[in-house]
Amino acid sequence: MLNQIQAPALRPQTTAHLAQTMTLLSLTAFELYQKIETELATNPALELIEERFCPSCQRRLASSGPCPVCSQPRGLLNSEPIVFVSPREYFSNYSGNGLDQTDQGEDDYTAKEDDLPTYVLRQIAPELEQEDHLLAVHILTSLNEDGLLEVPILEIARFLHISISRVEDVICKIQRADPVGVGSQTPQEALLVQLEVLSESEHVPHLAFKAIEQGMDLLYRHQYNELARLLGVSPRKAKEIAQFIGNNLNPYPARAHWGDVYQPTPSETGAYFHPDVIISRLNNLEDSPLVVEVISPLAGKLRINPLFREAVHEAPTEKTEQWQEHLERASLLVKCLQQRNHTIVRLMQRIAQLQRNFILMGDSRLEPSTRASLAVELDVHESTISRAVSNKTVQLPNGRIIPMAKFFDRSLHIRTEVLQIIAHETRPLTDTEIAKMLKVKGFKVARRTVAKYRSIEGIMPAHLRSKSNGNHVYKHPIRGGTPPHQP
DNA sequence: CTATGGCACGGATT
DNA sequence: AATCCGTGCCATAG
Repeated sequence: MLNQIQAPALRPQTTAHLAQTMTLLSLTAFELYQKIETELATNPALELIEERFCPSCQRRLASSGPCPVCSQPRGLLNSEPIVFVSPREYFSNYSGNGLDQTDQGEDDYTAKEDDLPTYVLRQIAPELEQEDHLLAVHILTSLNEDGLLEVPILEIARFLHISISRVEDVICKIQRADPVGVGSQTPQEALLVQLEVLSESEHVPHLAFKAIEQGMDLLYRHQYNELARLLGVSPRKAKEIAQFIGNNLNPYPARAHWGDVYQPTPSETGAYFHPDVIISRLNNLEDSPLVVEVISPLAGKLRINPLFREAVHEAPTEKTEQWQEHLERASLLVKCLQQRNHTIVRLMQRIAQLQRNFILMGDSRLEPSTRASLAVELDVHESTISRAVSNKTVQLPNGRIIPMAKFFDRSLHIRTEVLQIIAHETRPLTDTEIAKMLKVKGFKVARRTVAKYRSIEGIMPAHLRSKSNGNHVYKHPIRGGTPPHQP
């Protein structure tokens, strides 16, 4: 009942196709972007063609015909989600999330024509000695896409035959320029710089420094209890500090989504601040359908260059084989790309149906479901679902970006229920009592498990909670990632 | 004695 | 096959 809109799943034809599809499926939109970029650069058979905008809503249109959003076409009869794939210019410039909401002007660096190096250089040029300009340029162009400096300072100094301290001086100036923290060598350093700069203008929790210096890994993993121990404060306080850091600092200075609570895992360098899928509402009506968009990182449509296809026939004999290969490679990529998007669309479409309440009304409404169950519904292998879900993020209609894996969090709704209960309690309830209350509400959970949930949410045990303040729990509009649940 | 956290085991999930 | 998660049992703190 869910596929009337979409064509049936395309099946991979060859093993190469299969392998390629699987790799692409597990890639983030951003990783995909990188892959396609290199592919475009090396394979003349591939071509990127321009696309047009919808004049009224500014969406990019994937094909000719009316805009699927504005001029509501078929498929809206029964409030089923409709689906279309729309490429957006996500990664083509540093301002990143070029989306409707959030970007309130100032912190998205306005001059989009400028790349990051130019932008920063412009700011610091006045305070630089003439002879340091070259050095600054060298540093700025060595930054990775997150705005971090991966090249050791020593190496730069050697390369330019200058002293380390001079390099450090310039880096220090760079770090204080607009995206504050750029040019740091690690996310940690970036955070420290940001915190320091921030502390000049407003009050910051003094323990934040220590938390960053010594508890980075704990921060990343949301292990507030451990963090609390390290800092010698209550888990609640620790969580507050972590929240402060998450809300005000950005470990990857060049990324757009400033102040998203969601912390990326440190190992990944992918763009966690960009969603891979966007779910939005068609309009503000109560029963408005959910629209699922798979982010295609390119601002156009990828296809095989027809001229190249023609040219192959007339290729010089020594080249024909190579050209032929290019052609095949290109068409494989395009096919697999379609396949990838198709799979994700089908997956998200189903999720959108299933989790409509969750998407619109928040954590407590999450329907527990597993990747495995979706796999049978969609008639694909479970590993396919796993690949499609892993490392990916979804932007909800309210603008929040959550990891896709959150849709499969088995205990989220119960945890939020626990939060609720504790928020409304008149006296500190013991775990056993909470467990009972949950049972009444239909959640059968062992007492021990309630304790676990508490610890995950960073809530103190009953005897350490005082009834007066209901502030143990503040409602996160949507909690950031589902952190690894560890005590 | 009660409420909790730690450890560890088994079943489910990935 | 590797991991994650809920739970039971036990030690400990209050």
